[in-house]
Amino acid sequence: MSKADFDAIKSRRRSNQVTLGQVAKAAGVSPMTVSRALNHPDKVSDQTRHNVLESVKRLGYVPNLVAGSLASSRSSLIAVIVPSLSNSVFVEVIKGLQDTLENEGYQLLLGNTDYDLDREYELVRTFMGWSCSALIMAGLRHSEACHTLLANARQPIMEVMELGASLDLNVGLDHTAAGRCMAHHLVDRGYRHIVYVGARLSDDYRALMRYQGHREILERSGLEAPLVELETLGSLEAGALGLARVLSEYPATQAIHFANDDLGAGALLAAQRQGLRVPEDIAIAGFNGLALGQHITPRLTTIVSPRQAMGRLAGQELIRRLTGQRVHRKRHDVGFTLQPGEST
Amino acid sequence: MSKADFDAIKSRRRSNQVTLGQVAKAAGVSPMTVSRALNHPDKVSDQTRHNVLESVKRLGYVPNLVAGSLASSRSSLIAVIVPSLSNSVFVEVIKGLQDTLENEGYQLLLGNTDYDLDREYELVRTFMGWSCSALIMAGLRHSEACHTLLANARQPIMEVMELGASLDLNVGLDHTAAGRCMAHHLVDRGYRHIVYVGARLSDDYRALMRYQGHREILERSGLEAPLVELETLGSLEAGALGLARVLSEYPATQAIHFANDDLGAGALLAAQRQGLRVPEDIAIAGFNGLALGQHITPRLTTIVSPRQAMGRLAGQELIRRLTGQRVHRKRHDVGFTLQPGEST
DNA sequence: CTGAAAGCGCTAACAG
DNA sequence: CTGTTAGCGCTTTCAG
Repeated sequence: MSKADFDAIKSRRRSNQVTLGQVAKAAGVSPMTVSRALNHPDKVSDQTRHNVLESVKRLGYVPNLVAGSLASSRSSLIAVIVPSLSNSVFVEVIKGLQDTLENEGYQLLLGNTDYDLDREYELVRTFMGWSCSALIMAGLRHSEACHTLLANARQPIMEVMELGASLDLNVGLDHTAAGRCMAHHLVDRGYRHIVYVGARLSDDYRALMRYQGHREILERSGLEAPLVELETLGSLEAGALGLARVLSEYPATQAIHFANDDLGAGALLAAQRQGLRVPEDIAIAGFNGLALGQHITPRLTTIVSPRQAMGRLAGQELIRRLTGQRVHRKRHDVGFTLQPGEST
Repeated sequence: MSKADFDAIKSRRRSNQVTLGQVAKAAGVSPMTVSRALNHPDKVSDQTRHNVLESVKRLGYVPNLVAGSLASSRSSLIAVIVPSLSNSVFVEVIKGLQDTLENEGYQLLLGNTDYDLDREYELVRTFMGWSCSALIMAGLRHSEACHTLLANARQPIMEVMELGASLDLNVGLDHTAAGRCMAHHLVDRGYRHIVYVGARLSDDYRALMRYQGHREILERSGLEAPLVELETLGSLEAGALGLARVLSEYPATQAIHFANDDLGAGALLAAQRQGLRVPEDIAIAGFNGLALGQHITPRLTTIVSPRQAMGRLAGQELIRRLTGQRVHRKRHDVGFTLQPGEST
């Protein structure tokens, strides 16, 4: 039995992974030098670095990031917490984040709250336990416990999607204004009987904010602002259902303002199947600016939100912060654009 | 200056986070007991557990998972590596995985290869450094270096999407058979001039496998099997482009077999905008069974792949393995279903 | 530019 | 059921 074998048995090591120490021995240097060669290549002589890298490759060494992270109390992990992956909006934001953060050497820890604030709290707690370099959350609304946790966190917190009183960094858009914008458009087009259709508005409070903006404008014009609330979050299916409910509950309706494009497009396609003319019989508008809406005929009137750009900007601002650069503003409004189609 | 303050200065601790030791002191027990109370509540007396939990809450203790992971050489991290988030197929698989794995207390580390095998290798290496409990990868095709790494990994490897010679666990479907199935359908419907349209087939080799199945059937029927390859992966936009290219390059075409539903739906909607009748002027088929295809008129003929179910099954099988249960089979065929619409 | 010592915060293993 | 001891594999710190 070799000494190495003996040591392996004597020690508590469960994994037979190659360690930094073994690389060091193979390269004839100290562990510290290997660490430097790998993490701060410029702080080591060319010759040494070459030897070390050679040994690393030969032994198939894979650095133990857990150990590194514990020792340095830093990690290349960034937590991303979203309420859902079913809504493509969040997926696109994640994509934007990934674009910027993966290139900078960070890994994304993904959490899904399913619109449950208690679940969100648990995720934040868990992710903080991983010493994440930053926490990215969709939305500004958190449970009390979660808020406390976040407020005392040492790492930067980025809240995306909407704008408002954020804990730290904030990239998003003004959903109330977006709601107002679309309502204005509909009123300007001459519609008087306008229904807003959303889903689970107590959960999806950004859609609720848009409704509030919508109602504000309608009431200012002396119009009613009826609301139809669905059970299922955005899907084509739900949109068809929303259309049916509006037609039966508010038969005089001329235009429907849907909380998002999935619902809007679903309603538009359903209307066509039923032989309804859009916008003559019923006008339809959505929110988000998904590709789908621009490929159907008539094109869906919508408000384009720069989702992926939002993710990218959030990622970039976080990088600035993490690399110690000056962060000019904590809050970034990415804006939105009304995109009129032929559906209104 | 209190003793605690003095210790804090003397020690190397950078974070002022509450530690398990402090909780132990507050609860009047040893650190080990706190650890047990938290991780194996049943191995501790009710009274002790109560005291400990009380102190945990009072001090706002957040367990350091990095330290725990290093000490136990296990982690509640599971790596998920996909080639893209733009393709909703992967998003749905991730959703299925999340459904099962988050409930079991695992966190997902998400990596995106962007269809680059070298990038995949880097991600696998990094994720192995985090001592992930398992690695989930989309696809069976890896670089040589990556294959070596995976083959020597101690944690379970789950390869999803397609079926074949897997490293370890495998959940997916037979894409060649799916290609054959759709080709059969088209030939049976009487089409003789059929074009297959895919995008970046050298990257998206599952689409390539479907093409191979498609070609096999067409050639067996004495038909040509022309291929049109696009630059951009599945999108409605690209589908419209695909249609245009087919019409100009193969004017006699009667039916188009698209590599996925995004392309198919995009082409279908574009055809309608151009006043082409579907399927009379041009028949269109897709793959995946996305909701969109079933909401447009005519409904898109497609093959439904159980994406979310695939993710869930993969998650469940992994859990079985991780909890030491007997894994009956390493390979699971989730199958597919031809869903004829009116577009063919 | 390189090395030695001293932990990071937690848990496995053993002992009581 | 609870405590003691000895690390996990790496990096910080400080000294050369």
